[in-house]
Amino acid sequence: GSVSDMLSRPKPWSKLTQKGREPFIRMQLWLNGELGQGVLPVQGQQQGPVLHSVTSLQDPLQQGCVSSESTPKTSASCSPAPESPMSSSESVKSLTELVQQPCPPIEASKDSKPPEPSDPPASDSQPTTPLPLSGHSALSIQELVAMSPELDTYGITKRVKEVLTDNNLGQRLFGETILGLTQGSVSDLLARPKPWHKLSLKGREPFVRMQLWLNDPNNVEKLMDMKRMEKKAYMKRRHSSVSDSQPCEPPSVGTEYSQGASPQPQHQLKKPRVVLAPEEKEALKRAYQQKPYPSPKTIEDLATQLNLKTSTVINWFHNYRSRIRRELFIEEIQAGSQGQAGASDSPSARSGRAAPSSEGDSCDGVEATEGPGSADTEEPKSQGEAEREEVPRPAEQTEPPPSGTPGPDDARDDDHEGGPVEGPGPLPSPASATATAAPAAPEDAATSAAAAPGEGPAAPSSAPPPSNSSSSSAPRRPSSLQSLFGLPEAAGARDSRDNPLRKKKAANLNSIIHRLEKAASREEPIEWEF
DNA sequence: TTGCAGTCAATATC
DNA sequence: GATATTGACTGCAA
Repeated sequence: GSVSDMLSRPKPWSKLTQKGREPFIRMQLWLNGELGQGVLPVQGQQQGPVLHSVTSLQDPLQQGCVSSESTPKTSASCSPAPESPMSSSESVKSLTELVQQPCPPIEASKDSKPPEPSDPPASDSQPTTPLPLSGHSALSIQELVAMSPELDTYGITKRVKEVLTDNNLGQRLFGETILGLTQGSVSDLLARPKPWHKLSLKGREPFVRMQLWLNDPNNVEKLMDMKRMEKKAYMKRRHSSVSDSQPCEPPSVGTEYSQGASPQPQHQLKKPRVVLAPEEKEALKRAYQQKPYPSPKTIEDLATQLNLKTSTVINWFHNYRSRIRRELFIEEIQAGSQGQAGASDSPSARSGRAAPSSEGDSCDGVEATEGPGSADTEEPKSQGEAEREEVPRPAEQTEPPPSGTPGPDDARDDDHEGGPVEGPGPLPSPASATATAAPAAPEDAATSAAAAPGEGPAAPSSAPPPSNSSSSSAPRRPSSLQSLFGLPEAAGARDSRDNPLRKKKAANLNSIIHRLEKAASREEPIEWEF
């Protein structure tokens, strides 16, 4: 009834009490999904008030929001460790209290969460909101995430790492207890945090939890307690298991925790993990350089040649693209923090900005880093693309519209790219392409690439980012391109990364490459405006 | 259907 | 034993 009333007869904001505003804020958040800046802004001038109103709702959160919204930059401030309490953190702080319980979750977790060896409710399975927040509500955490100001993900992870190492706390414990994630995920998050605005709501959750945890004065103690309890539980199980052939099966049952134990039984059902051989990876990387988005046929060919399942090849490409993208994020962040240190405290912010460009390139970014990166910018453009201003510039002219950014499409190989098959490097192709508009592109470069593996070292140079990137610069044409665009040679590349100019160049280069490839494959005459 | 984000979980490394 | 890497999976969006 209330909803109906509200929907049909909403009162103007100014007429609403704080409490009365709450539902609207919630609706707005719900509508925005990302809410963040979107929402509040809507209210425009009232922004302030609005937030406040919210604040009133749940002080904790609100505060956070307020600060955030009102002071977006705060996020920056929040930057990690640095100084004192971060504004954002502050905001969150309040929340923290709110969530604090959650933290205690540690304790709570016992009952409800996995942390406990003992067992956890099957509910855990729910990926969604793991432990902590159970109490107050998942809502809280989600709201928090939604309303959270931009957080400095890089800084947060940095601090978390420090705290964990300083106190000799493991990632597993921290992840399962505080974040509701597995060790591997935690490791990944801590090592390669994505910039805040590149994260989805869900992806932000762990960072908000980390921030809350950092703000909790008793965070370490709680975790320590948890650690002790775990140890005890482990000992108990151990003892009992000794006497009992079937150790923890029963007890551990529900919890993933039981991992150790339970696995056995299910093992048989599991298929063995595929481990790609170095040569296979090399081949895939080469193929990737040629075509970050291989066509089904190419994938098929690759799979056949490498004797892998097509799904494995597909997964490999997906994973590689996404991981390379992340690599770029961090590099950007790091570069930013160093080079442009002054810029802003919040790396994330910076990165965010920069990211686009980099990220954009779904292509081997890494490479990009080193080499001209084929990548940047073009990228699949998926979401953030739009924002990338950087890219455009130079390219822009060249590239009609971002639309031109057919991003992925271009990159895709549907057709063969004109890339010189034999030419190892991806870049090469472009180069050659330029030279010859219509390079003979036999069949799928990728395919050829795959075959290449064998070729030893030589080929590698072309290889992307991964390892030999540095070496690559040597023999390859890429170098020519690099010089062409003023890109530093491999070695120096890293440093240069900080330079925004470099990003632009890379972006431009990417777009050019794309177009070249496209042109090569289609033979479409194009007027190149470099 | 395809690509991506976020994760898990098996392995590899340290 | 802890942490890092990485193939695979799930869910979502375009």
